Amino acid sequence: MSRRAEADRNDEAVFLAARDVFADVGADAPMSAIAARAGVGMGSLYRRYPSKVDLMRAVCTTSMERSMAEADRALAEEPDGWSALTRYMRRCVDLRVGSLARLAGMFPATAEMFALAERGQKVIDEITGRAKAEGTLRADVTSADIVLTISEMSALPAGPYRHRWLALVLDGLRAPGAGILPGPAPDWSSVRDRWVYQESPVSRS
Amino acid sequence: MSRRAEADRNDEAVFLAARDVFADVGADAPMSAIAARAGVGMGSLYRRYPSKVDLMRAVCTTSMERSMAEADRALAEEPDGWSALTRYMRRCVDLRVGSLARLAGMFPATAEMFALAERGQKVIDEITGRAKAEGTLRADVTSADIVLTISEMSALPAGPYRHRWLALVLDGLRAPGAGILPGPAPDWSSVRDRWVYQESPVSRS
DNA sequence: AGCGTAGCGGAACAGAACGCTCCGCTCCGC
DNA sequence: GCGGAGCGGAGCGTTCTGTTCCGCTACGCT
Repeated sequence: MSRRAEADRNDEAVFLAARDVFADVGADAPMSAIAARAGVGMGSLYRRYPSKVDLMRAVCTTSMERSMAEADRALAEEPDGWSALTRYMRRCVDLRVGSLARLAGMFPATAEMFALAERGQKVIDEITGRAKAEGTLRADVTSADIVLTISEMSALPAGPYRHRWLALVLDGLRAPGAGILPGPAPDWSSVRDRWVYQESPVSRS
Repeated sequence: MSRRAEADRNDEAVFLAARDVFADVGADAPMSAIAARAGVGMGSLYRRYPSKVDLMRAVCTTSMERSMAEADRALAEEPDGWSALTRYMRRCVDLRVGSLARLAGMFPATAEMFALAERGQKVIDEITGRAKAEGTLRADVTSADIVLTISEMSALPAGPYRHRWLALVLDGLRAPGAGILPGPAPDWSSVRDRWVYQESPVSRS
């Protein structure tokens, strides 16, 4: 394999490793664990991302972009809101967007990230709004519920159960006359507030 | 307040703090974070538990005992399997048994813990068996599904949404004709194997 | 009232862990 | 045959964390 091809393959391997390790162990995963998972040395890791924070940022923005692309595609290709929603959620679990939740608040977020998040919010609102209008998605959930659900589900350890569990939740999401959900409904601020700009990482207390 | 009363109150404060901090941040939460959360100095923490591993073990065994007591009570007091199951799950979320999942495999488990777990397995089997026999719990879930669900749910960060989310899952658990769940069903070994005895903590890679 | 001590908080220490740098090596492409 | 792009991983300095230790407080007994 050419040097260039190896580099390209390593680019993706590093991204996937970082995403999975962050999703599994959280923001304070050691860089060496990521390098090891990618099957790459520290040198190769640091040539791509000058610092750990850069890596985190890259994982977040790329994950956001990829999941948003899935949302757009689901909206464009699926015949109805429910199938768009389920397809989107399934893809997010595959994409391990739970890494976002594990990384939230652990490094200074950029303005670009907030802009990306805002666009994401719009498209998820669109999907859930459509499914609710159809009457296939229960009326007492919010789009923030959906985002929180996806986060948790894709933060689950790798294994055969993530999709099984998602299916369970989807059945709950569709349940028509099961009584209304208790407690206040989360709104977008519950999601966004995890990311408030900060000079230094939040303490772990 | 008498010295003795203060000590008693600190006992419980330390336990609750450790449970919540472990559930929130995971097994490598600093002891100082636990002391701070309990509103107690390091000295008071270490007088109660000679080492961090002792604390972890105590959190695990006490959580197991308390949750098992809830299971017994639900079984004894509730009129049917479904209400016993929902009550038990709700109480587990309150008890933050998700700390167990975050601690699993991070320290050598004792034989006592395995014995406790075995008893827990029996009573959960009993509850789910009853609910399934009634036809209120969907037939394609296993008791390991239930345990995994409880773990994840009570590992969610504190806040108003844990019970809301549990309600969502419960609706999915009850859904009658929603198609069968994808993938292999987890069994008890998926739960038990997290705890295999080991001389030193598992690496974080 | 005075004192012994149980219980407390937190500074300090030693060692482990981690981010990051650096360097010698490999092997593609000319 | 050679120049250098790209690689792996040992090592450095720092930060973090488990644990100890000590001086202090104030309850309760005499």
